[in-house]
Amino acid sequence: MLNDVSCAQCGLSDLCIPHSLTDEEIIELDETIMRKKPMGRGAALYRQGDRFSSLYAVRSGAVKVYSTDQEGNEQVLAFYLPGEILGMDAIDSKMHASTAKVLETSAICEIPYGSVENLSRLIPNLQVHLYRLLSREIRMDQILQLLLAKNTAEERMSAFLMNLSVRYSQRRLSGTSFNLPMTRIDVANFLGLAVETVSRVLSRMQNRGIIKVKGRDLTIVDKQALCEMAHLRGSDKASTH
Amino acid sequence: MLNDVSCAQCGLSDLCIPHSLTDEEIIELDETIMRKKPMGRGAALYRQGDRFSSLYAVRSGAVKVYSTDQEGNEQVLAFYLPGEILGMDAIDSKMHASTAKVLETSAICEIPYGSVENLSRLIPNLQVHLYRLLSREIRMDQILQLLLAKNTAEERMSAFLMNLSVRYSQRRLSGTSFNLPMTRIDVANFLGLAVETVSRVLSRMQNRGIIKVKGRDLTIVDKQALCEMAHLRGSDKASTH
DNA sequence: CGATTTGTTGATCTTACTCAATAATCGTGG
DNA sequence: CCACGATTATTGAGTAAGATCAACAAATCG
Repeated sequence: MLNDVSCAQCGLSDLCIPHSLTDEEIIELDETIMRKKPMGRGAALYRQGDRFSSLYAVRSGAVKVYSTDQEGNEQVLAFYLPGEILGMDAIDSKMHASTAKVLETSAICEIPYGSVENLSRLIPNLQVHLYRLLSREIRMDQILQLLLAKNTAEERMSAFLMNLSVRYSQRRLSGTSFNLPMTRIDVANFLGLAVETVSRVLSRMQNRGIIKVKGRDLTIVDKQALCEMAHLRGSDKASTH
Repeated sequence: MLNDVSCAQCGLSDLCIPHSLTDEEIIELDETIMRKKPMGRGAALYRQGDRFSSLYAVRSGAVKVYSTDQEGNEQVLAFYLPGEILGMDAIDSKMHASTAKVLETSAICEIPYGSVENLSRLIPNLQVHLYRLLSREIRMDQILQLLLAKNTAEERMSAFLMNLSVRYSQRRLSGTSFNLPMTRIDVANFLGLAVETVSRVLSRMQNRGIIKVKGRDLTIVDKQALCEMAHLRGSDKASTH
């Protein structure tokens, strides 16, 4: 395996499933990756309706993905954090059904999909790697679904925060103290809640000593309590049996 | 391309992306597919915690996928209809994070994943096919997410019915008149609503002449109205700008 | 520095959940 | 085939949670 430094400068080598490719394969892969300048807040990686050509790896910063319906209503579908890959939903249709915008100054790697597909024909390991990468995205979406199906605002909010925490931890960033890269509006939209509700729930959690929030800065004080809050939907489903 | 008859008897040949494999490739593929007897209501394709080994194609009938948390609460993640493939979420972790149960007598094809992976190394077309298949599942999950993020019960319910309608149509089944293979309990659980709310919303829709429901039998009378009901969340998001 | 976006808090009202009762359907065994 | 219990489905009444409306504070940006 390559050392951390060389791993850190490429997009694919840390693509979610480490230790499944050899050094040679990683180097070959890295050559196909187009590095990009840092992108500023509001810049678009791709827009709804664009022809699909590349996957994108978030090196630093954060990206929000949303789709817009006929009436112009936006619906946030996902947030992508450092180390995560986006764009895989468009491989089939070859068309982006959503828009990806940078939330804060971010370093983004563009990975031309054609090259990856070709390379994967030559490197069996990469092929397996990609199947797993796609599968992992399916699993991620399922977890977000579990989150959205929760009934109360508190459950959704706590599940959302736990989800962010876990994802930051997985990338060796702090899982207990981090910066929310998105606005309350985005959070509310994503969770299917009103902005005011998001604000209120966060305040309530802070008053109970579970978290500490100051604008976008968030610290998880009582992880245990937050965890319990997230799935313990009380006794409704359990008691009906 | 093979004719409809031979296509209809195998699991993979009609796997979502037709016309991307040659006849030879389809035949080679079919040989790896284990056919299964019809399975009865309540039978499990796999259970949460099982080691992953195969994908499953629904030939007829329907399957529900759900996960159970520590407290024993079930959360329905998806319903799979004829022509759809399930199990792809476990390729990465090699472990099923959910349980798949047959909702009504169904014909299911088991597709050993190892064989598919091996074959895809030999058949480049199949490789591309699989990438697209996985991508399509990601897209499907996104659409379900859009559905769950809707705020009102009516929006979720109508979006859900429209989703079923579209999926049945894609498989050349009637999109305007079909049988709901799942209980109201499952629908409610999936949509994050109370059972009573599901019942009430369906009754209300019927009274307005949008649909006709009699137990599990459902007919969409006014598709246009149902469509509008599904995303037109009124003026909240639009007017705030 | 002023303007705009974003965030918080309060009051009111609507929606959907809960509890409860009843009806219909399904499945099973006599 | 029908009777039985169990599950599933519908409808009503009361309540609680969250949306909406509104006012204001804080942060961001040009």
